[in-house]
Amino acid sequence: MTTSGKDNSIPGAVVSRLTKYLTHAQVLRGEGVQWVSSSELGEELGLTSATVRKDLAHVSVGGITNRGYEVTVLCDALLSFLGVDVGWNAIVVGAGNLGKALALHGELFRHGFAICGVFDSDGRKVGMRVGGLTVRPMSELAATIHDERVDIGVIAVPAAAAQSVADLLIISGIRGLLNLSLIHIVAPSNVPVVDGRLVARMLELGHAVRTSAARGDTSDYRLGRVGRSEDA
Amino acid sequence: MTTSGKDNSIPGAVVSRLTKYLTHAQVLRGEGVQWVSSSELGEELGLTSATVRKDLAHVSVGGITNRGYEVTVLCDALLSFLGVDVGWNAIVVGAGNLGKALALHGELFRHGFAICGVFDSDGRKVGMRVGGLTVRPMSELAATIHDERVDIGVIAVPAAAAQSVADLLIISGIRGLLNLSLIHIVAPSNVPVVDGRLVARMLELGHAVRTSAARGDTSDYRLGRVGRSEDA
DNA sequence: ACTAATTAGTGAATATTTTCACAATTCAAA
DNA sequence: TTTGAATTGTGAAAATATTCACTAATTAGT
Ligand SMILES: NC(=O)c1ccc[n+]([C@@H]2O[C@H](COP(=O)([O-])OP(=O)(O)OC[C@H]3O[C@@H](n4cnc5c(N)ncnc54)[C@H](O)[C@@H]3O)[C@@H](O)[C@H]2O)c1
Ligand SMILES: NC(=O)c1ccc[n+]([C@@H]2O[C@H](COP(=O)([O-])OP(=O)(O)OC[C@H]3O[C@@H](n4cnc5c(N)ncnc54)[C@H](O)[C@@H]3O)[C@@H](O)[C@H]2O)c1
Repeated sequence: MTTSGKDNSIPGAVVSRLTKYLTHAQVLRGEGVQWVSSSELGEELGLTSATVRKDLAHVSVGGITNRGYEVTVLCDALLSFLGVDVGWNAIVVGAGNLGKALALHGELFRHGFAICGVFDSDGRKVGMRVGGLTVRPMSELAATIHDERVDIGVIAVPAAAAQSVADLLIISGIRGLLNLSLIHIVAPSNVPVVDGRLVARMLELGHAVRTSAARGDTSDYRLGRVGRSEDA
Repeated sequence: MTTSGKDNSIPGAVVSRLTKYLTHAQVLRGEGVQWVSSSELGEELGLTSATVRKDLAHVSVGGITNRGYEVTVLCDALLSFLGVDVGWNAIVVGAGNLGKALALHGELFRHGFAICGVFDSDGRKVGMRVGGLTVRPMSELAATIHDERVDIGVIAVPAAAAQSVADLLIISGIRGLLNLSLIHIVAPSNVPVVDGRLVARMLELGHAVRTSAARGDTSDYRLGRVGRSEDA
């Protein structure tokens, strides 16, 4: 029982929303806001207050009746629940544009992911500097995962190479994969795979734009932080 | 009625899965496979065959009873349904590591998204080449959206600037936004916003790894393309 | 202290999504 | 042509997820 002792089988959709609460709570903390209620969180994020309360009930964060949730407590509880406080070691395979961008991305480190290696099969890329790291050859990958206790592998290679890179990471003992390639990766059930799905997201957006246009949506909109639909 | 005339109110989860069917069907087409059944698709993607059939019923693609779906027909129907055949004009705001990676990413173009501009507020970045494009100043953004009929804006600026960039894109007439920043963007209901959520995805992965370890998952796994759990 | 207002927490009610299960259909092969 | 195996498409059932609505608690103000 690291944190709550009852985090078993939480639906993925809830975990996904928890990350939204976290980032929003962090913004509020940055603004010096001390308390936030379930209805405020819900309105800001387009959810009902009941959903927010049910979701936060999974996390060990006690709201206070007439105030809501204390922002710093909420941040800490979510950070802890999501494992940010413990931290992960991650490596990136594929030192292309996206792989380099991720390796250099400070937000990841700030959310508990220490990128401790970048690997590439292309000899011309090996030796290149990426921030504080040097691109290493694939031959060193297995040993690194073992020696540096790497938890997570980021797959940033072309689709054609993605499954074989995944296989290599898996047999080397990786514990989870972020797949940035387009294709579906198959992995054993003890190695969770999460897809980046950036291109899929764009396709979803295209579809949303089209159906929005078909409906003839319009709205009087005041710029900036305005409530969603009901109420304000 | 652009394509089917009945694409109204399809759940986002279905659209999301349709993109998976598309990418997998494209792989199959590349391999020269001619037919695919709902059970094969489902097994490969970790879904039940009934879900696949129900999903594909939303798209105008007729399966054939004893064969399944014809791969090329399936690809075309999904491409058409998702608007790839019509195509979109997109711009990227923020010529940082991620913005440049996206602008250079061929898969996007191949999926109907023509990146027709990259913008940045930093004078030192303006004028830089990104592939075939030149980074332009923010002052040209509004006119570009109008003149080049830009549909989609990609927000690739730091979180602190994301909402104000979104506001600028919205008042300039953008039709949809891909938000790569961490924060939640508020927009009018006629401008759909889809989040990239790369950092959130990593957090979800961390959580999955932890709960997987807590469950003590193990599995005898044969590398490569192996069935999921039931059957093979 | 009392009162009015606010809000977390939660069981019950809805709504949505997924899965089951089977009739109808098609194909291949005998 | 007939038979048998395979597979779609789809109502109905089951499982999940969300929202409602109410209780109990807490605070601020008087
Ligand atoms: N660039 C983007 O914005 C973007 C967006 C969404 C998805 N993706 C996906 O992310 C992946 C990487 O994209 P990118 O733009 O960085 O591509 P890239 O071509 O710039 O980089 C790919 C890198 O992988 C390396 N590589 C190839 N095969 C390898 C192997 N077997 N082992 C190790 N390294 C190998 C190459 O040498 C290269 O450095 C691709 O699958 C792409 O579809 C990219
Ligand atoms: N790099 C990654 O892998 C990654 C992953 C996930 C999310 N993100 C997010 O994507 C966004 C961009 O990331 P990045 O790594 O490219 O950052 P970056 O710092 O490399 O680039 C940001 C760019 O935005 C420009 N910019 C800043 N304010 C602007 C404004 N008001 N108008 C126009 N341009 C402006 C800057 O000049 C800079 O060129 C960030 O919000 C980041 O959190 C990045």
